[in-house]
Amino acid sequence: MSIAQPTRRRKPTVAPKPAKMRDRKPRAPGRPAGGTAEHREALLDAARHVFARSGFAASSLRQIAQEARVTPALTHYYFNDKAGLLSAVVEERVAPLVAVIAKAVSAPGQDPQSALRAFVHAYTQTAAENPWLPQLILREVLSDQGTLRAQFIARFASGMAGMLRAQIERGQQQGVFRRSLDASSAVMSIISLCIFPFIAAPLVSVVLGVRVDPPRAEALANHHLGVLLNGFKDGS
Amino acid sequence: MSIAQPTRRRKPTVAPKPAKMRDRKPRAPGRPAGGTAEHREALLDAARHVFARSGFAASSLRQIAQEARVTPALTHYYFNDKAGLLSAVVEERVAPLVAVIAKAVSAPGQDPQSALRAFVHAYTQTAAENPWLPQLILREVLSDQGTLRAQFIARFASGMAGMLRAQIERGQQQGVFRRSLDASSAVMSIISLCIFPFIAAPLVSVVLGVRVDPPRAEALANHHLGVLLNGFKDGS
DNA sequence: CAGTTAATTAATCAATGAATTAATATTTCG
DNA sequence: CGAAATATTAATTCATTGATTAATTAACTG
Repeated sequence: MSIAQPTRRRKPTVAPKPAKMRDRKPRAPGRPAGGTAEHREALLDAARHVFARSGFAASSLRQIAQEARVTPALTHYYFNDKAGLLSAVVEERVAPLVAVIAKAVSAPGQDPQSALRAFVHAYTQTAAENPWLPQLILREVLSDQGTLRAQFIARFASGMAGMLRAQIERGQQQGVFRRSLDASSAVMSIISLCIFPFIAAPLVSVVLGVRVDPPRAEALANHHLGVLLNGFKDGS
Repeated sequence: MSIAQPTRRRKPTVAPKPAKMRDRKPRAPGRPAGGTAEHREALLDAARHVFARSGFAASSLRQIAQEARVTPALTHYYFNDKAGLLSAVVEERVAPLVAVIAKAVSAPGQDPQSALRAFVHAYTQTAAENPWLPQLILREVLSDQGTLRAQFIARFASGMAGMLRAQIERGQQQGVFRRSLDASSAVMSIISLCIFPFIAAPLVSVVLGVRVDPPRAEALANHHLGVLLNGFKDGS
């Protein structure tokens, strides 16, 4: 290392590269010819997958950019930060999916069992169609230090858990669920059964031979409902 | 000896540090006075926690060393590699705990329901006493790219899943579990209910107010058994 | 067309990571 | 005691990361 040369890059006085042969590089700098920027979308999709696969901290912007077929500098252009990229993923990719599930459960005029059925079916179908979603939740919500935890709880989890709990208690008053059931634990069991198969998909597929792809989502949801509705009923 | 060679080992061109004042450093190099190395154990404990908290890829040896109150170079001395450190954690910290659970389930002469009870109680108690274990499984077994997945499946998961499945099928033949139940899905449900509350502990504690510490392990296991045994029973 | 704005890459920096080596201090054992 | 083995840190190397800037090219606007 040549010492004492700070090689600062602010001053434009430094002579640029005099001749540059660029013939094999796939894309030259400059605004591209075609329609406007769908590269932003590509970055969001790549980020969603890489974050889900490796976790936020272990994902590198280079890796995401490579998967999106762009340069890392583009993430700075569009999202400024790595954190900004994550926020954008949540806003534009996660939130819409959660909204669908919430809507199914909050449909008015349902008895407790129907509400439970609606939740299980809606969640199972969404998760089967978007396998990256449970993986991302696993990585960034469930894990300690997860970057999305506070945000996710405040925005999605609290409301949903409250609604499920209210339905359980209503069911107990109506006598369709047993009184000895602890409502909070029951909600936890619902969520456990629904979420776990998807976050453990690669494991259950290998060890148990249970597939959780969209064609089997219906059967999976029905199995869960069988266990839950019977398990919550008044014991014989 | 005191050779005046100023610690260069590759590049002789760099001027060495002329004077070095070391007076406030907490510990000087050299073998410590006290008894022999319990620093190895400290490193294993720190690594187990940091890996569980942040995942293998996102954990730095500096961080682990700092938590163990030693220098990063010690990890190289004892474990050679970051991978070697992980292996040691599995061998010396994970395996003994799993052995306890496997022993409880494989006790001979149990009817299917007793075996299920034994598994749920053993797992729940172990997980409650060692919260880092489910977190580590979450990070490195369930996640795609998890470093321990193949190893964990081959060594622990396959055997346990097979045993549980056999018990379910035996219960179906004896008429205590309903015939319409899919055995593989049932095993998945058992595992889901047992594992999820612990990997989601920080979440369920905040959102549902359900604590999963050792004092409540018993109650938690009983709740799960209530749901499972009723949920698997022949519907009314 | 000319000037401005939008989109993109190349190049690079400072910070951090894992891994390694050399030096140093203590214990143990012949 | 003295020599070898053991345990530890300091210092350093090379790769990688997130972030930033300047240059470059296309599209839009008047």
